[in-house]
Amino acid sequence: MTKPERSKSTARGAVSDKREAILRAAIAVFASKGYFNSKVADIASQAGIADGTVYLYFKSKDEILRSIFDAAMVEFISEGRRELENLISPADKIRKIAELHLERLGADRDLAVVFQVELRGSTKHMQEFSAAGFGEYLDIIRATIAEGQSSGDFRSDIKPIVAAKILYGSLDEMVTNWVLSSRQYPLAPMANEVLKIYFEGIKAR
Amino acid sequence: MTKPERSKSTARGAVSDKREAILRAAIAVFASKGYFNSKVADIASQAGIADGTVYLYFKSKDEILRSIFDAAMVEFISEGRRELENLISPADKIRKIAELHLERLGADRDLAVVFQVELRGSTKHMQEFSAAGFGEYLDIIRATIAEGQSSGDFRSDIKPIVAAKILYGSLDEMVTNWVLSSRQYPLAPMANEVLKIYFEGIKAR
Amino acid sequence: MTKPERSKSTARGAVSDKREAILRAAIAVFASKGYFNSKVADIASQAGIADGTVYLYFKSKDEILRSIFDAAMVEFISEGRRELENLISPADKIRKIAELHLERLGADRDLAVVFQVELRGSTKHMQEFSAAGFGEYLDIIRATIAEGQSSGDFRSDIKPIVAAKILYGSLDEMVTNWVLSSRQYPLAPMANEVLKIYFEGIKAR
Amino acid sequence: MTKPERSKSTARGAVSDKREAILRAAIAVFASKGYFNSKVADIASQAGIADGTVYLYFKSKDEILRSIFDAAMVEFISEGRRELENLISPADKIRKIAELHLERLGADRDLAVVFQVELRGSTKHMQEFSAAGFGEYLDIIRATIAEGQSSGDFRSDIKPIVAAKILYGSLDEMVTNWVLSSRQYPLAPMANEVLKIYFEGIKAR
DNA sequence: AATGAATGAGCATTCATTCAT
DNA sequence: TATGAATGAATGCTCATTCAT
Repeated sequence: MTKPERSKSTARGAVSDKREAILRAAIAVFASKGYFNSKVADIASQAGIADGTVYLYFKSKDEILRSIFDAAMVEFISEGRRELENLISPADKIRKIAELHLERLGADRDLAVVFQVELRGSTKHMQEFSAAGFGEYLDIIRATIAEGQSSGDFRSDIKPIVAAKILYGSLDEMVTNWVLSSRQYPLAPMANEVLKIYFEGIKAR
Repeated sequence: MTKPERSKSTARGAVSDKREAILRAAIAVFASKGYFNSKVADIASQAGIADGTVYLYFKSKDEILRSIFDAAMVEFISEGRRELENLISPADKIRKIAELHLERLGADRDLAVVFQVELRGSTKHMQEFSAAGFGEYLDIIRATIAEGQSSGDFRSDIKPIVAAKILYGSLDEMVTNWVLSSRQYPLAPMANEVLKIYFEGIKAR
Repeated sequence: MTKPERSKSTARGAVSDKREAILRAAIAVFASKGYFNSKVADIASQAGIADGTVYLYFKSKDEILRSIFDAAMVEFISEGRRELENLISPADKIRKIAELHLERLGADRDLAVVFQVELRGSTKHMQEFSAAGFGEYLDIIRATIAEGQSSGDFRSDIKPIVAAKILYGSLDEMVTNWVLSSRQYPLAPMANEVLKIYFEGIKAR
Repeated sequence: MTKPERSKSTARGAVSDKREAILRAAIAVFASKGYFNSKVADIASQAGIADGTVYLYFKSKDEILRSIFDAAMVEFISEGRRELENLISPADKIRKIAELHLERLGADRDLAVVFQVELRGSTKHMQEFSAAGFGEYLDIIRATIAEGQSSGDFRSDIKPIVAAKILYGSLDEMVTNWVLSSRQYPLAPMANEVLKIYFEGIKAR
């Protein structure tokens, strides 16, 4: 609140802001044309800066893509952990995960497009790509399922990792369909549709 | 067995063979480096032909990719329909669909890689891409679910299209994990794992 | 003289011709603007071909420069050895070396410019540059001086390598002056001017 | 010692110092990577200042190179004239010139590298480059030779300018070899080696 | 004077596609 | 049909220079 603080935060904010602006611009551009069809000049222009400026904040075009994934993954997971902290029941946790997944991506269509369209190619072909985030995410689901098995809420005759992949795959497919669809509809409500089936599939009887 | 006949059949066979060879080569090359990182020259070289020859069979690089998808989709669906013809019970049909899906892709890893990695980008960004095949595939599942609801085998309180997407998404995730995994394991057995959960999720009680 | 022969030589000639044309074009362009100020597009345009064609014959811009040096060095040295073969007296050999040096470069001004202007930078800063040719050239002179000392024609109280460098440096300076001069004068006659002094400097008394 | 005085002298000294620092930094950087491979940012960093500061002292990158040549030439020549003043005999003068030439460059390897490697290119291709200094230097040698001819010390049957170029070329070659050599040896003693031959070449008999 | 973030012109290289043979 | 040499448009990235602070 003092002058120095504001000044400092402004200065830092400036750097951060421009980096952020480039990432936002890149998400928009990648979403609309795909990573390989996007030119660095498109990103710069969308961000309202000169081409060369991009390289003051990122070492290369693919570092931009990587940064998009990394930043989103980190926030995605940390927000997820935070939200799950207060929940006790494994079923509630699973519900929360599904809701967060679709709310988050449903709230940022461009980011969703980039994730659904580019992530696999990057994971498979991009050198040194940190798929770590994704593995961590899947593991949170797996652990929650295992927890539900221990507590007697979920069936014990299924492999937690398989159940986790099924949930993830189901949610992912909702997102993909939403992303590829020309119709505009809210994504978040699909969580309940998925869970209505999923819970029956995994609950103990 | 006359000369003209042989010549004709040879000629046709040759055309078909070379076209096929190019597609096989492209699948291998795309699988190993990704569509955008693959050069037409790589494909030609892998197919054992000259660069220019590729253009006698395909109009452009992306037509090759399109052809890979189309050909696989057509065969996939026609084989699916043929196999489903003899089955009565909706549950048996669903099981057959799941098994075929994983058997087919599990039997051709390169093709699976190309599908999992490139399909979304093509659907989203490739001009005039015929996602028709995919829609048809999903619709077969949807119709089968609806059939099961009518017959009283499956729950009536779920939307068939949602249930269809969940099955597709689950299978798709199994394939993606298999494709991205460095470990080598058989994909087909995952069908049963998925169905063990899925059937509980959709069956009428 | 037969058809195949002509055809073959034509085919080979074509490749060789284009490579040669690129080298000639590059020599002209480098001579007029310097290596670093020359664009590959300039070379292509000067050679009457498309930009990309350059890369069918050379891997990079600096490989072109290297090739210019290598080709000239090889021919320079092999011609030198051939001409020296028939000469007995060390003094005659030295004279022939000086004459060839200036005749050769005096006959191809662009090549001379490139050599005088770019060679040192390349030797010093270009990775993996084969200065071998130059060392070999200097060694031929050194050996001839040593020979003259053995025969009693040249002074024994001087180091052959120093005498060799002095001759080379003197000739090199004549070329440099000629190359940088705006006046047009024949270079070859300078050989005699140099030798008039040089021989007095090294002859035995 | 008053404040204003100190401040003024400091200010002037500072200006001069910083300009000097930039030149020293540039010499080091150019010597190690060559003019065209050096970035202005490298020079600034080597000088311990910001990139932009370079432009407060020099109008452009090539003005820096020009300044290096000019400053060195001016000092080289003025020191040469000063040293020659007290000498009478043309032979002594020639000896002094040769000694100074090699001592000077031998004492500053980086400067020598820049001179040997970049000077020709600059003379040939750099717009408005003042080769004046070099011409003046050569003329001093020429005049001294002519003087020696008048005095009867040197042969009259040779052109002074040729004899001058031979001396210059010989010394230049010693420097070039020293600069390109990976071995470390003192350069100055080569003066005597050169003169041992050169004097015999030009002296009157 | 000093800074260093921003600029944007410039360029080597790649590669899908064509076409003469 | 088949070839593969030739094309030339396209683009990621660099870096000398500027200028607001």
